[in-house]
Amino acid sequence: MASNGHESIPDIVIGRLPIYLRALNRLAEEGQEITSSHELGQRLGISSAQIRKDLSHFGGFGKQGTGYQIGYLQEKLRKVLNIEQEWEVALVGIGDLGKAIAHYRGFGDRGFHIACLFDSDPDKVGQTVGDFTIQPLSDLPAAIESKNIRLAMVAVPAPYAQEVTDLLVKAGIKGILNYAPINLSVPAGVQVQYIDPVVGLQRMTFYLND
Amino acid sequence: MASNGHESIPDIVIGRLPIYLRALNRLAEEGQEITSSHELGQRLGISSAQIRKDLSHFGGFGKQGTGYQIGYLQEKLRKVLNIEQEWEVALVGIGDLGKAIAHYRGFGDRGFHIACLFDSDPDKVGQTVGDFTIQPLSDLPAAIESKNIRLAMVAVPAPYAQEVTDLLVKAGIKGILNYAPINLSVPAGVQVQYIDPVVGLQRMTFYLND
DNA sequence: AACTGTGAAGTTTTTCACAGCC
DNA sequence: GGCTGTGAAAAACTTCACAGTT
Repeated sequence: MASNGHESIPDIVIGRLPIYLRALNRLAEEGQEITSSHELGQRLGISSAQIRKDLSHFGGFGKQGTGYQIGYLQEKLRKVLNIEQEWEVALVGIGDLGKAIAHYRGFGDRGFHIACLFDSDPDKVGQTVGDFTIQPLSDLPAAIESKNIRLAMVAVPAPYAQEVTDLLVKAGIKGILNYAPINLSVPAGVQVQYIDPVVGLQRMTFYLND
Repeated sequence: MASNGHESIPDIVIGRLPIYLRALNRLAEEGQEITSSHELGQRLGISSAQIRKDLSHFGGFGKQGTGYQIGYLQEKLRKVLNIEQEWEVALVGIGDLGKAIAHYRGFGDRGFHIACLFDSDPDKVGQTVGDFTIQPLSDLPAAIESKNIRLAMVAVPAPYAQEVTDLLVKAGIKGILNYAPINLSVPAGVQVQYIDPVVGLQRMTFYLND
């Protein structure tokens, strides 16, 4: 995907690490302290060999004969994924979806903090959602630069998503989580991830006969 | 993935079809009538050969020398994905997220219709959201059976997601779109797709140095 | 001239299977 | 006995490159 010293590690492996971490969080909550590639694989529907191979890219995190210390592995994966310190995230588009995102408590636990909110609607600007006040898009460049924010979520209607993206990129954003059902074009060095529930649904209906 | 007469088509191909369809919708909106694997690939960051190969699994949709008729290809992809007729979907969990999902207009255009809402909170039961009244979980089995619903979205807090899933599966649901940040276990023949924004963010931070 | 559809080649990803360790 | 880490083998996936069509 991007090129910054991680050349040799397949992106597909990186994509699985957050899944492993999520499962480990769960196991830890259940009070378990040790797990194995087999147990993890069983829970995730992934082969144990694949889990061992994936983890082996980053060093030996387990103990032969024993398995993996959950707390230790969580810590190591957080380090690999670069979420040891919390990341600040900008959110653009404070409609129903944006509000739900702003209220969602699941980000904080897992390395992310929504740091500022933007909307183009003058009626919304100045309103507060959670701890923050909605700012106009004209404040975006300055706010992102002054807080040194590198990640953003886009929750505007599809027709505006590309222009918002261009604005974010110009402001220095390096990663965009896009909720609009549209493919974004970004320059090299900027990453995009997509959240489109309909894609998930359509993928399932293929297998439903009738 | 599942086994029902589609044995030979790789799941990874199925996963790309909704992306192609989304891009075609966009092109159609822009008023374009014909496209090529090259143009589509350029927009999506996918090689033209891959697009042609993917589509070739289902027959020849294009014309040599010309490209693909957009309307025709949309129609064919909708047929392949089994979204020619609209699917009814149940939504469980009507918190902030569930409400945002219920209000989201992007489902209808693309083959899905939210047909009933459920929540376990007695204070929410009876409230209306959009066109529907929130029903208690005890109504779920009967409602799903009588309306012959096969798909559901789960938007409850993580600790309840597995039990809700079990209830849905028992009621005959065959595909679940899970918004809770937890891996669900389901019997063979039931599919699950995950929506977890944090996974997308964590995947990006890996590549951000610092 | 431009583009599709497709075998064949090339590359990546997954699984196997086992040595080494607890 | 049970488990990891890992080369080697197998499988899956992507790209190449071109014959065939408009």
